[in-house]
Amino acid sequence: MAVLELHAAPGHLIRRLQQIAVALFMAETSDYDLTPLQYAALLGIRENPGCDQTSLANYVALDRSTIADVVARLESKALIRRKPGARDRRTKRLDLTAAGRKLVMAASPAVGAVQDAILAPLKPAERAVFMASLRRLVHLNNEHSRAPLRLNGEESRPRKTA
Amino acid sequence: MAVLELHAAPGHLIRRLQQIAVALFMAETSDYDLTPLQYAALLGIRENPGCDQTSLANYVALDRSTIADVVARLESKALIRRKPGARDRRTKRLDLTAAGRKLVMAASPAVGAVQDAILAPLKPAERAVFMASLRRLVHLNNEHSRAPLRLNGEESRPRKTA
DNA sequence: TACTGATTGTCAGTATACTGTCAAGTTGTC
DNA sequence: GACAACTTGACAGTATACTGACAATCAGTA
Repeated sequence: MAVLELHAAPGHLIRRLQQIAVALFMAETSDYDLTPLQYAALLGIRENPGCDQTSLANYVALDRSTIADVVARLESKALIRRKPGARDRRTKRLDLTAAGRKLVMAASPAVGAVQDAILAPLKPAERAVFMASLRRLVHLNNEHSRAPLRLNGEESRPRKTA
Repeated sequence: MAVLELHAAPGHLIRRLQQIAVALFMAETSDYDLTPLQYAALLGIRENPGCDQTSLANYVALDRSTIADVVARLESKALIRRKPGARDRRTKRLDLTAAGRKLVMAASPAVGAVQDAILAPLKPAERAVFMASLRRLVHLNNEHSRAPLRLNGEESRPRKTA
């Protein structure tokens, strides 16, 4: 012994649940040709119109490289627009197109159904407890991720203004 | 409204937790040059010496393509050996090398520490409840994954022996 | 034994998700 | 204004994770 039982390990079970959640998403939303991340990015842009890629990365909790890929796909599908920022010419400002806005609304019920489907095996009371623990684990472990959630003005590290 | 709040969505939080779990694993086990999946595959081979790739894929709950990649990396690191099956010449039988066995044992404490670290933000009682729900979600949603867990003799579909 | 159907591992293709590095641009300090 | 420190988006590289297709092989039946 002395070695971990794979099928009881938190890390393994979390990977499996993520795998299942993605499969449910893809099955339920097949009409819209969207991935979970693409939908999340659309939501992020919808909530923060005109934001730059780094802000979006922080909002959906991804690194800049990955968001660049996602954003490129969304742009090639004409769901978002990307234009260079006027104040800061390093940035690209992101906005939904009409098609993007329409797709977010259209896919919304299916995406909602996925969220319910994931938790369906639990009784309602268990669901609430599970979600509370899940939120707690994510929030309190936030900084351990290489792409932690950062909202609005939050700085990654205090700016070296000594 | 009518649209999902991203930061409260089960699917989003599960992705975040998986992201965090991987980051913790990589940080804690950096001495061993292993990924979570590579470690899982080593454990699977350790538990099922001489198994073929499809059995291993079922054991760790991955599709055959992904396991092929993982196994190729493990072989190139000389942690496992792959030899054509005698009875069934389509298969490749998998075994740990001495180095592989040694590495599993050596990394074991660190991997165990990761499992604890993931759940650290919860109180012990909450941990047990969370793990019970997690197991339940994974087991009852198993078939929704494209790579469901299958143990030993379990058939994907009843064999067409009509 | 020939045939049909299923399975095995591989391959190409797509989409995350990370690391590290880089040029271009911005900001704070002197 | 010059300079250093930093940020932004891009790129190359690696590792999951999936789909669908394929040749080789195997198993059951006629």
